[in-house]
Amino acid sequence: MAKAAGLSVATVSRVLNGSASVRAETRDQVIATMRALGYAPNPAARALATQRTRTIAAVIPTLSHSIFARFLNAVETALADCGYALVIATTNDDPDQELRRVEEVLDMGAEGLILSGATHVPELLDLLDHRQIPTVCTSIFDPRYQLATIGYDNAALGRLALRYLADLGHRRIAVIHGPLENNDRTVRRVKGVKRAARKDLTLTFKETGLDTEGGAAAARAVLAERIRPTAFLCLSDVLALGTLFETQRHGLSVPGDLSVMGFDDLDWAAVCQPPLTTLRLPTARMGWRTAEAL
Amino acid sequence: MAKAAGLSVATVSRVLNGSASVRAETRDQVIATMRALGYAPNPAARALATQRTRTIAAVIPTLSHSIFARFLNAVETALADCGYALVIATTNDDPDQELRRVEEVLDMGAEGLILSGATHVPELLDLLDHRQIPTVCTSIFDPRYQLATIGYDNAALGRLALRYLADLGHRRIAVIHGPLENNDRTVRRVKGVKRAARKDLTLTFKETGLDTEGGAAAARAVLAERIRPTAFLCLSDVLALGTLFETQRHGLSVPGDLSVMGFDDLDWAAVCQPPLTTLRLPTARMGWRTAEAL
DNA sequence: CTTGTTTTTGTAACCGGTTACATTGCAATT
DNA sequence: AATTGCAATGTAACCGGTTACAAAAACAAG
Repeated sequence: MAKAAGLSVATVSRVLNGSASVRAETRDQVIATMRALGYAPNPAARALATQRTRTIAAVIPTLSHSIFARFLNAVETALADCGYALVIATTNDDPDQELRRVEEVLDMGAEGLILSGATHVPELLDLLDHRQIPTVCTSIFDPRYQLATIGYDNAALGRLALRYLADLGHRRIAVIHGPLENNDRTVRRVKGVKRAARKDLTLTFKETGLDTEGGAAAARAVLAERIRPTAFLCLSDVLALGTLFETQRHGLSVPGDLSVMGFDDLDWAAVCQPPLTTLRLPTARMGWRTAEAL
Repeated sequence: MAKAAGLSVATVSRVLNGSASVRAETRDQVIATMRALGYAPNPAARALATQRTRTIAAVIPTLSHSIFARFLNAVETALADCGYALVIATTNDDPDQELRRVEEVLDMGAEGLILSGATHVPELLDLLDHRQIPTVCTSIFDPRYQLATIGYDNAALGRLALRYLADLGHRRIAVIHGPLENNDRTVRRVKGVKRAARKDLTLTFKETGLDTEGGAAAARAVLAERIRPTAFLCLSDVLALGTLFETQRHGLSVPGDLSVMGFDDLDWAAVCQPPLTTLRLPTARMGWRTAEAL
């Protein structure tokens, strides 16, 4: 307690909070003493008195995928500008783990919550509803969902991507995507693709691990079949990269023999050789809007 | 306050903390009432009373580089197992911003701190020393540094990489690396490479932006020169990927005409076509050890 | 030199838990 | 029946700030 400096707690508190009614002289003295003592106010006490923690929590599947990492990077930056701190918890796409993690971060004092997708256990929704925690679900956009959503319409993206390839004349297309279980982003993209399918299109769907290795494996499987597709539609850029490598390994030229289309806008898509068509996802803007919404 | 349930605050608190001396019957009643009321203990009050926040902060350059994202993913997982939460702040490799961010997270109640590298402003070191915050600096290893370090010896890695290429018979090597300013990881790698230089080796150093585009640009510049190197040593995998694409764009075969060597172990290195030699960095283990140390 | 205003500072009651210590209840012991 | 011991619960003092309100100081006007 810096009131060892001859002043009262109230005055110190006023200085700390920049209250106007403190004589400049007094303020200076408080600040000087604070510095001399290396005093730092106790955050817990302040949070208790003000009922604010200035903390937002993000509970996401993983930080290992750059789409989330880049998104949170933007969120963190935007949040920091508003004086909020960001705490992060990962779920590995497991709804039960998500519930536990949310309970943890809430018990830690998070005032707002960032989730991913729209697949959540009912207990979680009840909890958020009951505790009245401002929440936004990201990576999706669905105005009918009960929580606020900020992101893109994954189904529309899937439709768009398929149409694009179809318009280029492709008729046999292999769609490579990550695990569907508990991952509504992927589920919706696949659904969008299927909905855009026409009778004259032959689509093959390959589910695989969501990493470069997975993309390569899926491509290998597809290329081993008797009738090869003329295009790969990869529902994530890491898959596209793996597919691309695998295609080259087979001595096929891209986009001469085969086209590869990606998704997600990893930064290498722009300089990729051969050029990769990819749908860009506005991670930064999404981060900004998310922070703003909370 | 759940003592509306006929019990006293102390009893409720004991139930909350799993104290032994509570009759099972009483405990059940408390729990039932808690659930009925949807009561959740106030984290700030608890933190104030116990003087513990169970929060660790990581103040790192950025989340956008997967090396940090993957590292923190491991840290978060390890921390969660110990009941700690992870708050993240980014600095963009700016030491002054790092100081501010550290002050913020400390004022938020972080009990431990994870930094990156060994370039920190003196005020920061004073602050940590004065407040006695357990701190570990990651991505480097330097037993002589005043703070604990967990990571790899970047200089040794640089030396190792150059020797590897030299042993393969390469004599003209272009070294592509990210910005040196405020980034001691890169500085140390470059230093390690230079220290391993021999008279019979011709080294060219190219500093560029730390992304795929930067790698491509640097490679383009190198390839435009009259005398081309026989190998690229990229001090980061994102640079290696850009270099690889650019090399292919020039119609050069890798590793036939030119070798490309990477660094950092991004996940695509394993399936890359052509194969990319890369030094693997143990992010996961580093994360685990970091959490353990705190 | 009062008296009325306006600043500036101090006092004390919160915020909602934890925990040392006091108290109560009940069974076992004498 | 009175005493003792132990387990279960309650009481109240903290933790370290914020803030409404009271008190004191400073200043202006009469």
